[in-house]
Amino acid sequence: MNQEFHRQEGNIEGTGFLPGLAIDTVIFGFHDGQLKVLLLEYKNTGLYALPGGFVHDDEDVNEAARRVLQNRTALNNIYLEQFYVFGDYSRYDPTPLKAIMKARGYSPPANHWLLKRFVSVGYYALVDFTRAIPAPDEISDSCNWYNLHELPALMQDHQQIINKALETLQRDLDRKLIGFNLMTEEFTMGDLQSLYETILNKKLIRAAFQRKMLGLGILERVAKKWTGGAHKAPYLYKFASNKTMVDKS
Amino acid sequence: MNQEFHRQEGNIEGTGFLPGLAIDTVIFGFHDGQLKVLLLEYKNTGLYALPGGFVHDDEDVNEAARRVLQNRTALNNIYLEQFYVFGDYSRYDPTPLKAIMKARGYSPPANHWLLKRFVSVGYYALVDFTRAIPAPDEISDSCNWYNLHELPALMQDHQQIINKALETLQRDLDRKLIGFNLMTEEFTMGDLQSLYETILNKKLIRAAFQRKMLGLGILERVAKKWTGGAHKAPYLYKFASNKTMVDKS
DNA sequence: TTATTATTGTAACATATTGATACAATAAAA
DNA sequence: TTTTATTGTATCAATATGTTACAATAATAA
Repeated sequence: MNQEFHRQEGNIEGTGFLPGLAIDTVIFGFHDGQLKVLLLEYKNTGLYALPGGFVHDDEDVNEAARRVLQNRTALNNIYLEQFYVFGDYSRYDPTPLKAIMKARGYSPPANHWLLKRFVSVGYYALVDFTRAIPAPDEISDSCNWYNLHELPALMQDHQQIINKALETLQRDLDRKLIGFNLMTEEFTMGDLQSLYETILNKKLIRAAFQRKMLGLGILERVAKKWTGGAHKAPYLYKFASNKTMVDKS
Repeated sequence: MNQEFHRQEGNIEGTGFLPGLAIDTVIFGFHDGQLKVLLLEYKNTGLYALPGGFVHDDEDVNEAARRVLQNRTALNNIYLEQFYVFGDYSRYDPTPLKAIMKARGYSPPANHWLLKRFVSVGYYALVDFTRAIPAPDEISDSCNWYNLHELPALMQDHQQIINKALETLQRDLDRKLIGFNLMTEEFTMGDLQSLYETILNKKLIRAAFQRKMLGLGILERVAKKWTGGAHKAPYLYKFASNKTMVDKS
């Protein structure tokens, strides 16, 4: 929940936004056999946080999440799913936001709307690491990928949000065909298995995995991939029915 | 989202509550082979709605949901799960609430907090029909069970909320052992199968169902049930490990 | 008492799914 | 040409699920 700050800093009442409601998005990517998460780093504060934002008072909540996502990744048509509302009272802690504003040379009044209690709607997104172009917002130094298991200390309860997002992703993985959203356009069976193994955090049986994936009838063989290794070249596959890749909610 | 009205009607600013945030709970029961839902009927308006409420500004959102549930059913320790946030702008329609207040002889000012846009957190609960004691709130004529497939016209998007709750329940049904929360203390295998069939809206194979349920190792045979029918008496079962019945979130 | 009837509990077999092993095919390097 | 590692797939084993069948009852009727 950290966007449009610039314009909203002076907007003490939070006019034009739904009060007390934030959006936090866990944007997953996959690269080099590792799950990645997009994080923002705030200027002069050392604070890391999930990309997020607020909801315009004439905007759907899901629409706001899509806007945030699009602003951080420069991608549209992305798989995005709402997964949980974080609404514990214990989340309420204005210190980090105060620090962020202070670091920008702004001393907010105590009743500034951003310093009040917020409830946050959690979303997770699955993006093609190679196509996303991480872009910081006005109050951030950087927007970068971090290995899921090597994250810096995060603001507020953002680590918990990520944990819950991962749990949800694990549950959803074989129920829907969403894993493909994390792949590049073309990939080998090994790539795909590596993705599944990383998400589920367990080894899978190669033969059974391949049989199952091919049995789904959604993979199209594109070409062979000469890796330069001293062995048979694997096939490159493409996800056939891109209809089901994206879930516009 | 219709509770504590009495006290809040005069509270034009909504002091003490999180602004713009409501809770709606789909309370499922099961009786006579039918899924039931608890609905409130508002006084003098003909409006039906899901039990709901607002969140105190020093209260967890999940806690508020539990409070609402407890107030409507006089039960605690109930299976309750948050399942979706309804945040479309198109939900925004102050007419029903205005009608409810008018029916109570109160003409709210246009800027009354209850007439503003609300985002609603959806919860579903699974209760033992025979133990719940439906209780209306101050602004309702009645709080009663309705057959899921014979519901009256509902306020706002409450029908959609129920639809989504049912979808979630169907998905969660075999992933977790939550079906038992809808059963009475003791039940026959036929009862349980009927519950599953009703929720999933499809016939199940008797032999396979029984085998699977017994294979879970969580059913305890209690006694036999003499139904008075001209046939073998079925066993009564009890859910053994009541640890997993309740999910306190 | 003794059939008759409907329903339950479970065995038995068929089919489908997944786990485990094996092996031929094959790029590149030795 | 041989060696090496990896891929694609066949084969069989183990498990899970679908299907049929049937003995074991409670009540009822004869």
